[in-house]
Amino acid sequence: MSTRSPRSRHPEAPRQATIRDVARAARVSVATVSRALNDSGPVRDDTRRRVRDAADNLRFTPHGGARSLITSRTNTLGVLLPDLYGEFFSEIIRGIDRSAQRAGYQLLLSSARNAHDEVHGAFRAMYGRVDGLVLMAPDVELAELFAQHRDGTPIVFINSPVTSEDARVITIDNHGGAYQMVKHLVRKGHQRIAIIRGAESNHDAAERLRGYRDALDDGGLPRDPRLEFHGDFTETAGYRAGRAALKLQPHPTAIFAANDAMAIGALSALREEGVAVPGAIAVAGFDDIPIARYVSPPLSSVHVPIAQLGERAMDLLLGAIVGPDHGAARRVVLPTTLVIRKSSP
Amino acid sequence: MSTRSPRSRHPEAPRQATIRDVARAARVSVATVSRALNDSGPVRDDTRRRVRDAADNLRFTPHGGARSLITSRTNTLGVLLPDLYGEFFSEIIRGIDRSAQRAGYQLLLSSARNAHDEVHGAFRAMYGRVDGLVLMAPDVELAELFAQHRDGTPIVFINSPVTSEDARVITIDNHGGAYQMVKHLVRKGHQRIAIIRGAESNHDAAERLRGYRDALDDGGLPRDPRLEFHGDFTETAGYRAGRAALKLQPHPTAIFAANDAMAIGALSALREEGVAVPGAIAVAGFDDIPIARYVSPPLSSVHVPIAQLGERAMDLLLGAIVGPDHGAARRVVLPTTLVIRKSSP
DNA sequence: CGCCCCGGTGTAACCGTTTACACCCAATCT
DNA sequence: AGATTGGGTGTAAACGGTTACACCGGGGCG
Repeated sequence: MSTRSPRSRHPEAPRQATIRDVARAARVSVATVSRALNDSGPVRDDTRRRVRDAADNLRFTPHGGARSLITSRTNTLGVLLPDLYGEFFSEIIRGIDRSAQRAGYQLLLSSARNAHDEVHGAFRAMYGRVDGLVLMAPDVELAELFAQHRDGTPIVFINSPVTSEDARVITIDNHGGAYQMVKHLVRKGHQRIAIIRGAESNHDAAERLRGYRDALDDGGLPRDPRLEFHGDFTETAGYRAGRAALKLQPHPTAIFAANDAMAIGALSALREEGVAVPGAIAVAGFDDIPIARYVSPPLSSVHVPIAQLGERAMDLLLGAIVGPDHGAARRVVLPTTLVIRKSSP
Repeated sequence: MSTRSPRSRHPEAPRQATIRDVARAARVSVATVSRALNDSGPVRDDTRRRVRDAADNLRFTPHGGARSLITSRTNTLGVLLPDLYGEFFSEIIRGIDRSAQRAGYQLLLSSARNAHDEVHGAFRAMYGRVDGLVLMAPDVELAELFAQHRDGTPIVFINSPVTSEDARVITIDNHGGAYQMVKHLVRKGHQRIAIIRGAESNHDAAERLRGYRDALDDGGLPRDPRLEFHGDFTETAGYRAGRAALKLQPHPTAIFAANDAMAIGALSALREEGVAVPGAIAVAGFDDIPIARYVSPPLSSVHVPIAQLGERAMDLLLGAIVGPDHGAARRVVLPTTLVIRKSSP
């Protein structure tokens, strides 16, 4: 019925040229073409020229999939993030890309909410297309799952609570940052300092809470469960917590939000109620996103080198890929710095 | 010297299981394994179970590269952007990802400044790893280059000046947005309206300039070359232009910046010189980035549905991939909306 | 009873590259 | 002169999947 050839429909179907087409055009074997184009073996100068010309004429582009099948190198790195939303993401990608680009790697990007299945699925889809993986999973269970997945592709965890000794993991100093900020508030004389927490299962959130509590302890202030408001890192949650804080009888004189988005939400709530910031209540956040300096009053925050986080993660990964990284550090903790602005002088 | 087998070094190297391993373990042929795992042919129920079990035990994950080599489908889409920096990028990726995720595609991300070679290189590296490509190249020459690259993988251009009839291209209404904003300023009684332009070679910038000029013409105002300041979309450029504008003898009463970053730069310059905004000079921007509402005074801007831009681009691309999209629109222009805030009431 | 049909399975070709190995031939060494 | 080198090239075997095709056996049909 129909001929075997794929060209049968149109007389001149513009099929992409393969290495065989180039070989035929240059009157050499495919092996020579490969050698000529990759400089991977001896080729006579005029042969090389003939091959190069033929390749150009035919607009030959080697098929990445085929190449990586045989070489088992893809020149691609996987990036798996919980979300692709907002400043944090954009900054971390920037860092990752900077480092990857320098090393000549491409990025295969995937977002998966912290659901087991989604992450697992994304991971399967990446297998065989990447040489390594940067995984950000602040949720507890996931990390454990991957820690034991040690067959093959190297993984670097960002901000994940992986306990396994030989896992490569990079984090920021959540505890230290929160501790410093709350300590600062204590020193300024605040007696009742509230916190707006992040999600329960989130590792970063847990560490920041711990920093808050330790700072209170060290400052000789009592812990008060009523001052620990729940949140989930969204502006809305911050807004709600802000209103709730105002309902407390002797209301807190300072609010430390576990991230900037919530701090900004809290600011809106306070403004709505006509509460002076920092006059009546001081407010501070965490992350130091770019908007922080623009809100009014400008928001004190804990600065996190987000882009650097991505960059260092990538460096760690690249190190693991090029060779066994025996000597190299497997755990990196990036320091945070305090940025005091008008919201909590 | 060394045995042929890759297992020779360690007695039990944890090599990733292949389909052949699964076949052996389940005592069937590779064909049956493939059929069982992909539901791509008749398989007896108990056979299917045996195969599934074996696959789970061996932690079998199909090799993406190998699969795509034969099926010539990768389930991956390429995204090539000039930059991975800031709000704009983060929003557009979000839109792209939303659409891609819905359709079950992954994203291969690359950034290439608008240099010929870089873009070309990135493109080559993507060939054979993607089913289609979203390309953002506001620089003129590049777009032409790719318009003629019609062999194979479908491409969607974002904000690119591609003239070719049958190219798929999606843009925002740069001209209309600028026109509306300047018209608004005219209606408010401004007689001397300055513009801070974007880079010469940038298509968006050119269109916005055209909108500005047309609005002046239609408003019966003269064009004045001295009111057209150069810029390159950076905050610094806006700052410089702001200072320059103040030096003009009868200084402009309104400044329209071709993007928000430059508008914010101009605001700093005016604040430094103690010029009241909008009292003495009104300021407006373009893009409506999230920060715009937070600066003081809050910045009027032309709102661009950035995430939607990415999403629609992806939809266009997906449409082209699943089948020949004869009926579908090849050119989409997304409307912009005016957002008037305190900086230019 | 011979035929066809069809569910279930295996064999082998194929996708587009890289590369180990064999081969040829001229130049150099002994 | 014969052996040895080594540069330049071709042949074919991988890589790990998918799938066309052949095959086999049993049930339904004329």
